[in-house]
Amino acid sequence: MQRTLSPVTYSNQEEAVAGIAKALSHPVRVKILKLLAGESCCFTGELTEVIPMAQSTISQHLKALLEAGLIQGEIDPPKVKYCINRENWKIAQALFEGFFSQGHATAGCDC
Amino acid sequence: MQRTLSPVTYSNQEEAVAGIAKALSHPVRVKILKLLAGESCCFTGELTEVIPMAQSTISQHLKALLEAGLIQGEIDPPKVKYCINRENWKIAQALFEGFFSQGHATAGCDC
DNA sequence: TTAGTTCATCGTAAATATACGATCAAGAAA
DNA sequence: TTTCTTGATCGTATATTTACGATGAACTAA
Repeated sequence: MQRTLSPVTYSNQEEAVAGIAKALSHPVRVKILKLLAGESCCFTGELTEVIPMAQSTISQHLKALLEAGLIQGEIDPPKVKYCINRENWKIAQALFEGFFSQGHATAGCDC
Repeated sequence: MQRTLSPVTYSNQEEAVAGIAKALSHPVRVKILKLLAGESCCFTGELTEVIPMAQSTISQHLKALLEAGLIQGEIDPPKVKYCINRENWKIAQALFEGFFSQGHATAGCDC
């Protein structure tokens, strides 16, 4: 994985899409987001009961979603409430909307 | 990474979103898709000239995009033309549209 | 204070992903 | 035929991801 060639540069859009996509690239994280987005908004460690995975593993996935900005947590001792970060969610939505709407290009394609 | 707990099950939507997201989770693949989606539709190995990466590496990324169904290739000896797979692109677009439109849930959230 | 609950973090093992050069296969051109 | 071009695949080194159990930190309840 050592890069010997000149480094590739990416646009902000490319980095942003890839970043959000990476957060969504594991089914359990998609599932968590679905749970949080659903009626059971502001879930907490009940995730551990719904998803048969070690608590530490779920915490790790939550961290990934946090760092991607897709969720936010609020400490409510001794628990922690997680929920969708609506603002960033909208941004991500618009980002992907823009990205996918690119793909309906024009003529020129004879594949 | 050994799973000792009972296996987690995922819905088709969860798997599908994660699968497409994984394909989009590397900026160079996003870049490639943008190039293919753009005016330079049906690009080929000119990718190697635009993106300073080893030819084998680019081929590897193309393979990932192929397997995700986002692009398709047509052999045009001695070259290969790649372009967006419009049908699957639409499907992916709808998939993410549906996924992201979930996140604007109702009340109940006091985060 | 002591014990219990909740969740993050640490340490670690195994699996995947990423990048490269080298090689191989298919076909075009000589 | 031989040679060249194009692009896939192989082999490999390193980095990252994923999963777990164990431990630690913060706070509540006895």
